[in-house]
Amino acid sequence: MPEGHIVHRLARELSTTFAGQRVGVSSPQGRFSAESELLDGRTCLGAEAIGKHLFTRFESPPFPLVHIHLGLIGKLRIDRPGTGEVQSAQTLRLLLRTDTARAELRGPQWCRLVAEDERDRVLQQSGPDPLRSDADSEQAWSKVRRSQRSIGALLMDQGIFAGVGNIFRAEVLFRQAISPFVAGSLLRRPAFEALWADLVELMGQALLTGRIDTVSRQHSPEVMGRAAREDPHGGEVYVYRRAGQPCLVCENPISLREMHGRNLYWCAQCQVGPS
DNA sequence: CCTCTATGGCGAA
DNA sequence: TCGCCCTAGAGGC
Repeated sequence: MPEGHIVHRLARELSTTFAGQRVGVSSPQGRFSAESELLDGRTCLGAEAIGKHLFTRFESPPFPLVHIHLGLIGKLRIDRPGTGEVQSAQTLRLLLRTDTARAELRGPQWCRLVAEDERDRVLQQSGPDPLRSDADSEQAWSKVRRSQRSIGALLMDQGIFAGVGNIFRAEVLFRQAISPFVAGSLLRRPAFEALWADLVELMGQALLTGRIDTVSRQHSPEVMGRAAREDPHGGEVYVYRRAGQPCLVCENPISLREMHGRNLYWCAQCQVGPS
């Protein structure tokens, strides 16, 4: 269940765990068996995240890369052998093993064995990723400023903002007091700059902690207390999945509407037109 | 047992 | 815009 920060954490963890090691590769489920055989016993060279795409590199020309996209429900768990509870092999798409570690992939949208050009294609087609040092926010701005689509839709477009998902979209728009329905072309440059800077901040923090916490520490103890209350997704947020509950800032009920098949949450009081 | 949902994205209409 | 793919956990009966 990943937004970009999870994928970046996985890339880092795969690298520290498997890089430089010979890795046993298999597909207990069978759906990645032929590919696994080509990789089994080869040396892992590390992993990289591009937005929500994960590439794990092996010393295995001409197809050195395992391209994983977790989609909505995929999970990749990395732990010590024997520590996790036993789960069904029926759903275990990919298993990486050394003597001291294992990685289990279940339910991915994609798991493919690819060549370098596929990684280059993904990098090319992705918008700037706030978690990558090579991100050029100008590329996002040049698309946003020319678009009639809403900023809520633009933030979910991986070709414009790579790695941003439904939670970061909702939260960054609340924090920037921008209505999700404002057209990109109506955003002023300073507002875009602030939006981008906030994405870098929020996603960077989430990369460090593994959670999405977006509630500013500047609020009163009373508000902080309400924010800290048990949240379904495990972080402290302003609007995500808080439909009908009072806004932490203005007390108005949080709104919910479906947008492109996804739930969009916002505060109609706090979030206004272009600034 | 069943149904619903979820931090995504594709391809057919 | 809709249906579909992938899986697990929650909740209803």
